[in-house]
Amino acid sequence: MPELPEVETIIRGLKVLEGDTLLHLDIRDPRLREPLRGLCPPRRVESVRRRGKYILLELDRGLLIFHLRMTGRLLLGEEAPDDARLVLSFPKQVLYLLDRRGFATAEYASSFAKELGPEPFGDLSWLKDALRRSRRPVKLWLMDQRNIAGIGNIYASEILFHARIDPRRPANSLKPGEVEALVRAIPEVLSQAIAHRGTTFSDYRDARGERGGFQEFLLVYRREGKPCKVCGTPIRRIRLGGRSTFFCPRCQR
DNA sequence: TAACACCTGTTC
DNA sequence: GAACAGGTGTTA
Repeated sequence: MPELPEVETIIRGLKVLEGDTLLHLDIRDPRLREPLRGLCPPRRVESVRRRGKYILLELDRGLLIFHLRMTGRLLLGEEAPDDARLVLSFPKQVLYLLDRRGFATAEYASSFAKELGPEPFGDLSWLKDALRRSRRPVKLWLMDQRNIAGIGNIYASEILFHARIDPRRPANSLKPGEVEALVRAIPEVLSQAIAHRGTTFSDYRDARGERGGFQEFLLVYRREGKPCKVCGTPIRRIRLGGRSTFFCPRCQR
């Protein structure tokens, strides 16, 4: 479910846990037992951070790493519901994991060691060389977390619309001006989405259970057949790497 | 690089 | 019944 803007919104809500002490662990989904082995409360939460689409709780010893995949939710509340897969108890609240599909992961590790590309903010001038090394369609390149971290199916389509680039174009075919447009579009689209607290279609909620608002501002994603908000041409949907991909055939070349 | 697997729920 | 869903890890 969540891409970078949703995960960022969640971790901002979870920062209230910094300095709090994890008192008890209730692992209700047996698949989470093995990856959480070795986590023995009490443990103090030193910081709550994000890396790509991962949520990190740095403890006084070790690291709790969550990935919500498609339908996971990480929520703060007074009491966990019966269908929670994992419940972390703190002195005055509980943090619990819900996931109707059950793809979400939680693990305890001594350090964060995933193969992730750089964060999509700051100086992105490295994109030029990186894109040159791949012939894959640029949309699939953007969604590959080893290239750049945090971009998923919604924002890949949105970013390419903003940059006016056809999602099927090979990454190494982009001209300098197009790479520049991409360098501008990536942080712009993601920052706007964070400002609106992410995109909610059905499952996504922040740490307090609130929906995001960026779905109102999407220009192509899930707008198949509707007029492009720039030129009026019907938005097209195609499949790329098995995923629905939306674009304006006139604005994006 | 593509298909499939992991799962359940919703929509056509 | 079939297709689809914010993701990613494994396999052919």
